[in-house]
Amino acid sequence: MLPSTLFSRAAAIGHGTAAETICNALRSAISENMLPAGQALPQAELANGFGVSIIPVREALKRLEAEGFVTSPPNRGAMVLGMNEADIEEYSRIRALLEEQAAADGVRNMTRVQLAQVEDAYEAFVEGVAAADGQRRSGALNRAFHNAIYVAAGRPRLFEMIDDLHTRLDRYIRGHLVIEGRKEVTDREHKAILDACRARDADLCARLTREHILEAAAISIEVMRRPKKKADRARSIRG
Amino acid sequence: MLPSTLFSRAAAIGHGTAAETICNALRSAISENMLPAGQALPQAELANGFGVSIIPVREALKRLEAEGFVTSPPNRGAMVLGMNEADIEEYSRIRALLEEQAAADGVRNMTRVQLAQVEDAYEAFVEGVAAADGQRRSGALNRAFHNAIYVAAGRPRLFEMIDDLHTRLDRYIRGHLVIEGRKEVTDREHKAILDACRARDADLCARLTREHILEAAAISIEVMRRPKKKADRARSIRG
DNA sequence: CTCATTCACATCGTCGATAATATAACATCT
DNA sequence: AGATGTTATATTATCGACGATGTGAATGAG
Repeated sequence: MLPSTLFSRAAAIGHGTAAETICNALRSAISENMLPAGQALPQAELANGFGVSIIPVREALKRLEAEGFVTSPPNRGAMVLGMNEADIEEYSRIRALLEEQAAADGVRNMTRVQLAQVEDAYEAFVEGVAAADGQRRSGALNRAFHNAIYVAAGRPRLFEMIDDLHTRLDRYIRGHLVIEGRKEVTDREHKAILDACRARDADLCARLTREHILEAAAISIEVMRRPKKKADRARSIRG
Repeated sequence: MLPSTLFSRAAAIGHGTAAETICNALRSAISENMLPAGQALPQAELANGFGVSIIPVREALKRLEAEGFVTSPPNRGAMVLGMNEADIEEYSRIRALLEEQAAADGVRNMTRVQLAQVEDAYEAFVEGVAAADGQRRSGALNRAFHNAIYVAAGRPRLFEMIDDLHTRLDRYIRGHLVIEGRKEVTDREHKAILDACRARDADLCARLTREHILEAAAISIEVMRRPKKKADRARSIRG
């Protein structure tokens, strides 16, 4: 059964074609872990929930399949695609490679106003995670900080690929800030990256960015392994 | 008007759903430069040509849109998406980054049989381009040689991304071997890369791979600029 | 009791037809 | 004449219905 919250946000996005709206709603739902890996996505149910026919649903699923969020074997129905540890690690290493490059080029080409925007994004992150709903917004704020550096690189295609990768990995790395003590570490690392931007040290910024990403990935994988017990317990309670 | 050769190959692929068949036919047609950038893709005409209704055509186009081969603004029809020089250069640099990594990891993890496969692929390329239809097959053979190294890296996701990038760039870099004297240079570079594999020198192989890609990209961009005159002349003759 | 076979069911894939939207050609007004 | 509003047309986006395909339960044989 699909969560009812999935359908409510479709009305809010409302723009463009129905297929587009559904595609975006599903993508963000998957990306935000509202739909777990393996979740079945029956066309009829989706069509009913969104109040449309199955045609736009099919097109949305086709697109999401191409983007790597769902798989839909012919005649067997679509389901949310999950990653295993190896995938997460591999994608994270690719992210490290690309973002390292974007960070270096970003620092090299950064104007004064762009540096100011990076500083603003840094402040926004610090204040944001300290706020009441900080846990929920921390992901977006973290992303905004790094993106502020990458846009300075002036590489729209590289930026796109980084953004895509981040969207695909989000549901796995989301929440790695919640772990005790991580907030301070992340803050320290962001500060170091910001200082590297100020000092116009492209190589340092690249190296710090790389380590920042690989560390976050390692922690996320570790966290992913840990709560297995809780799931098993929940299942044994239910069964 | 769409080229009639486009539709003939659909029957050959035949497997799976109609949408899939059409998607593959269009992708390879675009990738092989049969459909130039800016070419309009009217749903009705495609449906007629492939002998199906417009529904599978729409789904194929949606997928190709996600993959970056076509754009389809709402209610305005799909067209083949083209890249400008900046895009080609940017994507080529990303390719260099990723393939450099894949080459290094490939050499580090390469087994004896994998090395033998790389050697076979090298031989196949040399013999293939010398053959009668060498010009047509050179792209696939070149790709097979490099891929033989990358598979040894044991990184399926990285491999996927490299393959996707190559497919998207193919129509622009295809034919850069045709230029006078390039065949020998490419052969020499491949030989050097192969020797680096034999010597298990990962860093050297990575560096050579990087240079190989960036050089090919630079040449392709240069070629892309050159024949502008011919196009202008053709236009002036027609007008 | 286990395994293979058959058949009914559920879901997906495709079709023809209709509604919605953008492009253009045209008439109208200043 | 130039700009603007309007209609005609072509194309896309969507719908409801039908046919195709895979899944799982019931049945029978070994």
